[in-house]
Amino acid sequence: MTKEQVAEALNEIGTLLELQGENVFRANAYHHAAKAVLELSGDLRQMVADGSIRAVPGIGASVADKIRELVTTGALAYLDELRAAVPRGLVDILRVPGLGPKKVKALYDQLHIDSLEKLKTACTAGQVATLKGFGAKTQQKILEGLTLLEQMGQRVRLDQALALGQALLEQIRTFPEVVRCELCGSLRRRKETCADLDILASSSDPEPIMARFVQLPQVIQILAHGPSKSSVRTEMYLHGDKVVMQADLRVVHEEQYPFGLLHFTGSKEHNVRLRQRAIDRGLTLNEYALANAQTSIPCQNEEEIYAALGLPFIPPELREDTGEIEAAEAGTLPVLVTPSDLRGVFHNHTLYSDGTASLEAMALAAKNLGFEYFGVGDHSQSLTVAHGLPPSAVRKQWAEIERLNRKLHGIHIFRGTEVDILDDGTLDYPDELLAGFDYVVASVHTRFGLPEAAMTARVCKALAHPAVTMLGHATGRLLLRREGYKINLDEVLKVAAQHGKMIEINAQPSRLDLDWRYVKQAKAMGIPIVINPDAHSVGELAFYRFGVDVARRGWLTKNDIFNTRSYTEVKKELARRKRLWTPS
DNA sequence: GCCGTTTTCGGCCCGACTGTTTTCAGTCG
Repeated sequence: MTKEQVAEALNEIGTLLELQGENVFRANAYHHAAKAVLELSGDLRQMVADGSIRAVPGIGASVADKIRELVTTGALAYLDELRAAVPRGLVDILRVPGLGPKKVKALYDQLHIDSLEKLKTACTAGQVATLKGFGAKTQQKILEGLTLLEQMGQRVRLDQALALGQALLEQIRTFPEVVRCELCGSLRRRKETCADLDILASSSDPEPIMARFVQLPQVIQILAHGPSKSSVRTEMYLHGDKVVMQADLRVVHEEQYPFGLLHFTGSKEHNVRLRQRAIDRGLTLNEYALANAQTSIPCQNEEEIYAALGLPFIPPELREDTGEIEAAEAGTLPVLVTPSDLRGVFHNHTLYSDGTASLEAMALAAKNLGFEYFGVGDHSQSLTVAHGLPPSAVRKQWAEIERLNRKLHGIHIFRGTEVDILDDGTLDYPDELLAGFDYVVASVHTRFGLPEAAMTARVCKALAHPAVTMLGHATGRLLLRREGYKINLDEVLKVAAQHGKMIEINAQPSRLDLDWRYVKQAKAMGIPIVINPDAHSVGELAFYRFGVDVARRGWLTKNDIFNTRSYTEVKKELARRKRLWTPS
């Protein structure tokens, strides 16, 4: 069982306990443990075997036993009992906005509602409004929530959330009463997907802001409208996709703004740690102030709040309570990579395969972004759906690269390929052709359904091939659309480290693959990371910024990333790697 | 269920908004 599967099982226990009306702290302990498992850097099976799992904060004797049972048998008797005791449908009902565990339990206990269908029927019949603690408005809200649940998915990709969020932000900033205004929440932390938009503004006159906010053109429904906080449902069309998100706007006084910014940026877990830290110092921290019984400590910005808590500034991308507070205490926070640190990109497509722009146009666009080098990595021959290049086309492209490198100034084109990793782990070009590239990106595009062991062996075999420079999109996931293929990434990283191979952060916003959690792990193993836009058009070259977001969430500094190096350094390193390999 | 330089029991972050209530419980973030 993988970490993800174990974490899912623990989360399910937590949720089922809530639905049973158990003590919330007991239920939370399971959610907390699930998060701890998900963020383990070591091998779970090993940690269970040697007992070190017990030393992980949040995992006590009881949870450790359950993890052991899950890992060794693939099942958990306790979870099966809970599942038998709590109807499956209650978990679905919990997703309805406005319904929490208490209300779901009341609906089940009193009206035997155990499915979304039954809930809808009961609301329509007016039965729900008669329950104690419920009323006509609650019933109506549930009906609306049910409709919304059908209409929209739960989360939105970072790029789409950012576009919608910035559209709202720009309008709010024009309101005359607004002094400062920022996007907060998971968007500011640059999570790969966002559930909603958190916006914070400062003003001495919040009510007109609220009134204007709920009337913005993107607003399709008002969920709450108070004097200092409002929630609305917003929608926007982006490249043909309808994006629907809840947006929450909170207004605080100007002197409260830094505290609000910290609070609404989260994560919740990071905030809990900061609050605890404040308490340890005889202070209380909330969204308005840092204070003791007598007086509050004024802070102009987040830096000063952290300083008052004895910490250096922690960048939003790190605020997940995954060790950033300990690192801040120890003075070992990384100096995170920034977009301007990138000097070039390696994995891009042109008209030769499935791109929409010529090689020259792509190279010039890369130059315009300030890059010194542009690596072309068109598809290889077997990927016919993407017009993969047969060897003759590769040689033609090399000739054009030579011509362009003589013609263009300020940008160098590297000869690369995104070679397919075939079913058996061999590469889609013969060695003598591979030897002619400056570098090779190896990726899986077929047979996603292989069993985990076979897929892992396939990728590891390819990584061991001396021609391969870096692994492309490690799991093949498409965010909110397709799970990645089953693969043991711990093993893949181990083999990459062994053979000195690089791993790509594919910056396509629908991929963001390698996931930031594994980016952190790769860094710890000394594996060089490459940020690649996987651009299929001139405009998509800008995707590299989302890759930088992932890198930052994965604690990477400039030095951890290969394409922050200059053209000269990159050329030298690629040549060195080629000399290590003499094709047979 | 987890955790502990004043604790092995009694805490576990805290505030806004809503709806159903006459002072608060539930939900959400």
